[in-house]
Amino acid sequence: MDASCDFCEEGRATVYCRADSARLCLSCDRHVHSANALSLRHVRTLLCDGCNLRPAAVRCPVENLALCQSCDWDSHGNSPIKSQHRRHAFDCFSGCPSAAELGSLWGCDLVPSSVESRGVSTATRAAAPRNLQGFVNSNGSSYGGPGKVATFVSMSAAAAAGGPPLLAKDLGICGGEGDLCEGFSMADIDLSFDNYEDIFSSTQGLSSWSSNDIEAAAGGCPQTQGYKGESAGQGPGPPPSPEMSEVGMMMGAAGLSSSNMESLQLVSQPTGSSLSLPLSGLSGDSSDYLECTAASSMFLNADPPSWGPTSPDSGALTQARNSAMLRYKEKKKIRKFDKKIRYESRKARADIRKRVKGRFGKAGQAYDYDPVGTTRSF
DNA sequence: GGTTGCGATTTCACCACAATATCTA
DNA sequence: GATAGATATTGTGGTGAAATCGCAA
Repeated sequence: MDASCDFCEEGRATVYCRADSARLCLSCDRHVHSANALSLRHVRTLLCDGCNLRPAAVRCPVENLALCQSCDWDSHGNSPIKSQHRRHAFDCFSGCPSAAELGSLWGCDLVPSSVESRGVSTATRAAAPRNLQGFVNSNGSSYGGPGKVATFVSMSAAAAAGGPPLLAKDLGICGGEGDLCEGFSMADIDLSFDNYEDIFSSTQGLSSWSSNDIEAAAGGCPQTQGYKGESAGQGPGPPPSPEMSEVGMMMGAAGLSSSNMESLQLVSQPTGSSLSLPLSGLSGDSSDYLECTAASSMFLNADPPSWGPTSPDSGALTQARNSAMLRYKEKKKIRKFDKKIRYESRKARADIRKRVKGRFGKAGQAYDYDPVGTTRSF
């Protein structure tokens, strides 16, 4: 079921704004987030194709679906075949990016279609990912008036045609060199945003792309990386909290804690390979992050853990685990994701404020927790 | 069946202060 | 009506206490 835009309540919601906790159609997204400098900084991402409620965290190029953590697990975690799908993390965006920038962010470079006149065949265009074909309307003609053609094909198709990507100036949209809108700006196009949203409309269902195409496309886009690569490259910043909480909830649901076990054994279902994570030293220091990140990579990359017995006499333990899994799934269903963050700036400040027993401490006062340095003043 | 005890889980108030909103000149 | 300055209000997250729940005796 498609979600309607929280702003106009008419268009189909496509984008999720974390700052506003709002689902917006692209038209309203642009309208709302071009209002002032602050709203321009709101971080947005695609809406989950599975639940249409939460922001998409990953993209499965095989199924051409954008999924939140929960739906990703539901979809890929329970199927040995689907678990092989290599998913890519979504990059968020802010401001009012051009379609080309969005395409780059989401691993689908956009090229205007007068490339067709430069030699891209209809057949080649048909091979473009379905989520790009929305730029062609139902009767096959493209949107926009003369010079504002908006049929898009994949970058690979353009490359195959030997033609360079078109810029907005080619379409008579922007002034030329130095223009703010490289590629093109949505504001400058006589293009129905409803149509524009069709870019993403066909993310439901299977793509006609082959897995080779997908890998090639993903590899050619520096903004999208596999989970393991991304985790390793994230630097010292905080880990992706949904992933960590997922692991934490799994551990909690299974009755596991750092105090009653020394390691967590993750077993890959299809391959049988396993990863043992030392847990005895978990105490909230930075090493926890590394281990949890590794664990989350295991969960999300391809191989869901098997909770089955590891020894013949562990039947009771298995039963307890299954029970815990059921409880976990029940709780997962009713988890609340509608926490409203109205002001990102305040959240950012709260995130770095020093605390005394969880309370905000006065500047210069002794503190027992510094979110930035994770140090104590005494 | 009603009561009590206890552990596990959930809910909520607290804090400081920058950001934001509102009022006044 | 537009602007500047002063004042009032809001919102943010981790922690711990209190409240609630579930179960057994």
